[in-house]
Amino acid sequence: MLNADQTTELAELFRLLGEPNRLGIVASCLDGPLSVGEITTRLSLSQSLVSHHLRLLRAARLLKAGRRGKQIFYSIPDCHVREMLTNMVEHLIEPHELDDDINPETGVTP
Amino acid sequence: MLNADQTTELAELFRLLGEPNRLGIVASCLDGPLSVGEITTRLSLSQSLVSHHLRLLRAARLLKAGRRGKQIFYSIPDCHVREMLTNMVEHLIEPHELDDDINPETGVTP
DNA sequence: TGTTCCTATGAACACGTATTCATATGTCGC
DNA sequence: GCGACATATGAATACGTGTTCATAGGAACA
Repeated sequence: MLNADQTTELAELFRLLGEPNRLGIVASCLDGPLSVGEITTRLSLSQSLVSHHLRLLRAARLLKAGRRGKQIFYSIPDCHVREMLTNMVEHLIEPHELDDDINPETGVTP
Repeated sequence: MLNADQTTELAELFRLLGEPNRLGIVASCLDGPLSVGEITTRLSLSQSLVSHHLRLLRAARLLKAGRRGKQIFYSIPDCHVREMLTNMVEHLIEPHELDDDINPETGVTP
């Protein structure tokens, strides 16, 4: 199905998106390129924190950076990432199916 | 785009999949229901570790449990999760686009 | 050049969590 | 019932990492 390396690689992507602030940063960039300042104010985070997160997202190619004047704009690098994210968002928004509950005692469906 | 709660909820899913062993467990269940023992041997993990991870995955509805005889089988609960994962896997396997490198000095594309 | 604006970086801390060990719970066959 | 098998659980630990504070780098403009 998926070898160990691929699993680790994919998990690394998930891990980066698994932090709410970081996911928020990436999600906000889905609309279009955003400067660090804009991200900072939109998400009400400290500039330093945003910058640290951007560094990781950049390194993982989940975001790309480009300077325009004094500011630096971050955006989704390619359609792969964009589709991945929009897919996930759609799946989140779609209503969940209702299936058997799990017995909290045994951890097993009766 | 995505409000704070939705972001947190989605991030929680990503976080769970962001651990290689946990992702491996879920991925191995894509083929079909697997008992705890099978997962343990396939991934060469300790039984305790697998069980701990299964607990989290169960709680997050990323996996569902069902007993058959002495053993307990885990499987993908619905098509949402399955599609999500297969999408991600496909995106990972597809060849990556080649775009501008980032200047390691400035962290900016030249 | 000096100043201001915008972003990046490094150190330090606090906190969560993945893993292990030991033990408990539960199920089937005798 | 008792044994063996399969899974779950709890405590303890070691490690990573998200956040903050302070500071540095770089670009535009007087």
